[in-house]
Amino acid sequence: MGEGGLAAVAVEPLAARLGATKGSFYWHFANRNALIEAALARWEEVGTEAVITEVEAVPDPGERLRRLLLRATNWSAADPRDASLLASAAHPPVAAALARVTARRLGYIAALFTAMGFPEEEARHRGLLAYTAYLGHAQLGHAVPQSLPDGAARERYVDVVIETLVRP
Amino acid sequence: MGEGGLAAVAVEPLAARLGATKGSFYWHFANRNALIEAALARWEEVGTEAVITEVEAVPDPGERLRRLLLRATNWSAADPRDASLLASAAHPPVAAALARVTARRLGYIAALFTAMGFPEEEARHRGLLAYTAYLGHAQLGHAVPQSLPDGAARERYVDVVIETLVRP
DNA sequence: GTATATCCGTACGGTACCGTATGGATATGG
DNA sequence: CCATATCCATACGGTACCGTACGGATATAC
Repeated sequence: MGEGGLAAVAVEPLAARLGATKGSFYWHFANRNALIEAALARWEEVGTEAVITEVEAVPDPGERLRRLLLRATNWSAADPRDASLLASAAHPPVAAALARVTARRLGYIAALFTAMGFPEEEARHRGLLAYTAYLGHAQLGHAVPQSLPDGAARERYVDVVIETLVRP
Repeated sequence: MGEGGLAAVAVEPLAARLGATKGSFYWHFANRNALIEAALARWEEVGTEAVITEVEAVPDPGERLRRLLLRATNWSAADPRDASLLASAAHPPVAAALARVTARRLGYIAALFTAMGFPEEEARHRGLLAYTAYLGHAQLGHAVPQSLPDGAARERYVDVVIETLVRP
């Protein structure tokens, strides 16, 4: 799903890649859609809940936010799945998963900003700005990596972004 | 291309939609790839140069930036093509067009920030933040529209974003 | 040791698409 | 008026995929 988008989640190519056959696949899954839903469920888990759990280990909310933003701007670790799935929102199961994940992530980021003392709407707005910037960053990192700052410039960029977003 | 992504740029469905046949299509285009390249060329023109030309009519650089950001956060006018193409960067012609368009857009936005008095790297960083936020915003507007602020909240959000990005 | 459950492979039909071959229709030029 | 250019439709072969049918193999149960 991360490599070729939703269209690459295809029974025959995947079976061939695993050295198996379609006969085997259709024993484990009812059809292609069942595989997609399983992949979506897994994506919701490891791409959102696991990250939140990891970040929650940090005590200070400001530092938690900084961790998230660092992770977000580190495009080498950026998950191509996010971008792929956003482009596949035409599939109803994908749209449903996206709605859940987006609400969860935006809610969490907004909570971080409120924990840092921002009023509610301001927190939601800053969270949305941060999250949309992450999404765009992930896309550029995947599609046009040379457009993103590299090396020391990248670190300075991260500092600028963080400082811009958390400035009172 | 905007409706179903690159995969929807298919000869037979398009011919059927136009009330024509494949025979007619292959008279006008060498193959599917030629159609895709023509569509990409058109996208580069109307999605970038036309917008820049339009914004350039405004005299003040700060106001030009504001126009761009207003347009960017107005997701009802957001172009689904941008998101679709970013997700189709696996196709080399798409990647090439994306590289050109991204460089052009980022260069233009950075020039706006420098015209507003920011030093060069700062201008590029703020431009990148603005552009990634636009890309993410366009994606959310297309895939999870209910996650974006609406009505009066949207206008307040736009103000927050602009104010955040142009603050010295 | 045989019956049943589990797991997997081969073979088939069906669909959607790409690209080519070929001829028909309409216009254009001499 | 006929020859050529232009435009389009039908028909075909080829590929990649989905899903089903069915039989073979291996394990487990009794």
